[in-house]
Amino acid sequence: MISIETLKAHLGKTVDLNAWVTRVRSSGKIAFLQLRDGTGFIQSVIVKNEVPEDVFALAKGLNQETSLKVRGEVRQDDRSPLGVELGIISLELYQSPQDYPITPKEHGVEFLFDHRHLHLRHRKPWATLRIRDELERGMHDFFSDRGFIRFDVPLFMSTAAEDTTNLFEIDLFGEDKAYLSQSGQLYAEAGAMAFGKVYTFGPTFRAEKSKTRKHLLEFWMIEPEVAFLDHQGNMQLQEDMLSYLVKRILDKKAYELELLERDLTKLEPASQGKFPRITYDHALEVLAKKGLGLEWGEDFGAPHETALGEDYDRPIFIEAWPTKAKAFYMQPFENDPDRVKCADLIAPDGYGELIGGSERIHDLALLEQRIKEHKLPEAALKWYLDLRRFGSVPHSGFGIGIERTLAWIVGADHVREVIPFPRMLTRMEP
RNA sequence: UCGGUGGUAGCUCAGUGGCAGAGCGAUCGGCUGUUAACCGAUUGGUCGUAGGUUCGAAUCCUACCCGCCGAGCCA
Repeated sequence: MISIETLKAHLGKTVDLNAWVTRVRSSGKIAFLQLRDGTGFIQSVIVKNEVPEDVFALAKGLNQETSLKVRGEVRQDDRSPLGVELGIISLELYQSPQDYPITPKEHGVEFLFDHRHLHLRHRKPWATLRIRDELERGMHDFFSDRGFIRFDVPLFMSTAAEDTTNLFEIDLFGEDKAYLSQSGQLYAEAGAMAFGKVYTFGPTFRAEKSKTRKHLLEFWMIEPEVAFLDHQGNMQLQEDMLSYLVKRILDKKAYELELLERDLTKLEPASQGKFPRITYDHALEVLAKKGLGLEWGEDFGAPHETALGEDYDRPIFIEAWPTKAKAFYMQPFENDPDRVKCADLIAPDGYGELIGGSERIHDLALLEQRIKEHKLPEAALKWYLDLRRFGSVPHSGFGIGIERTLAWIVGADHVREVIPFPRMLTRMEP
């Protein structure tokens, strides 16, 4: 038994293949079976006078998504887009389906996501999720190669890490409440003080009633955290990581990107690194010239991010944000307490913020003051303050959203396309 | 939550006051190189739901339900 992925290596040989039929076209004496096996797609040919009559009759009548085992000869054929095709000798059915819902025809978004469990089999979701696997594997490799420890964090929380977003509330046997995690960062900081360099990898939850192409209720995030790393080093780490990932996907997932008809010239610059770095103050000036003026201290909206990104061919850092616009744990500049050592990484083409990162406050007194200013629950953060009490060091980290990053890489219309089963306001099934 | 837009055959849609339609799919037949194949036939309906106006409503009115797009918030 071989796979489509390795078919070319068996040129001229007779092979067995477990597969599904995606499409049948037949003439009176020749039929073409489009096959997929999970590793790829291939066309097979069956000719009436080369096989027993019943085999040909069976083949030309196969329905979409029939599961079968075929035996055939791998042969070169310039008329096939892949260069090789399979000349069928015999076939054996596992199951013959009726009325497969996803026909070779345009379908609407709602219909396709109602049938997401089946849609995954089709070319575009298949290619997208293969690239997702490569992206995640690349992240693990990147951090592992640099001496990071993967550090798993809890998903149940007693309170919010930041005071900004809404949390999903969990009923604890009617006696108490917990919340689903919106970030593992505070725990990652504990990890960094124990292991030096750590990263978290897992799902995270935001109870925002957001209905845009950049939002899911449940999404996946990687949050690296590094002891003794400063703001500049943090940005460099982010740039190294993202350019590595883009390069790796361009190298290893060319076929999938081609299926998705991704314009590779939109990705190649990012694989070279050298992400532009502009300050928040400078960004305000640029935005003002584009007719998108903001007051100093205001956060950017989607139109602002898109407008800033359009001047560059790769992601850009916006750094040194107003202290009052950002989270409580961010380290201010020594000579400018109104601005913090943080950066958002904005993707090109309106895909929005891929990464938010910062140097963290390591001074106990300042952190205590910020917790009071933000009216955060001090008791629940007592352990977090211990990290500053016992051997505190400058440290930095960031969080990168996998779906947004992948949506940008594959050129998806919406983040729901880049996760197997999206969870949104209007979708909990399948 | 706000603004916009939509809901008609399995799917994608047309029909805007007068017999419920097309393409695709499916089924059957034809065709030896097809790529969303092609040709012929057959099949196909709670017009989102409820109420109202009218001789007559998919079409006009009211309310509600469910999507989609955008905004805010964020990754």
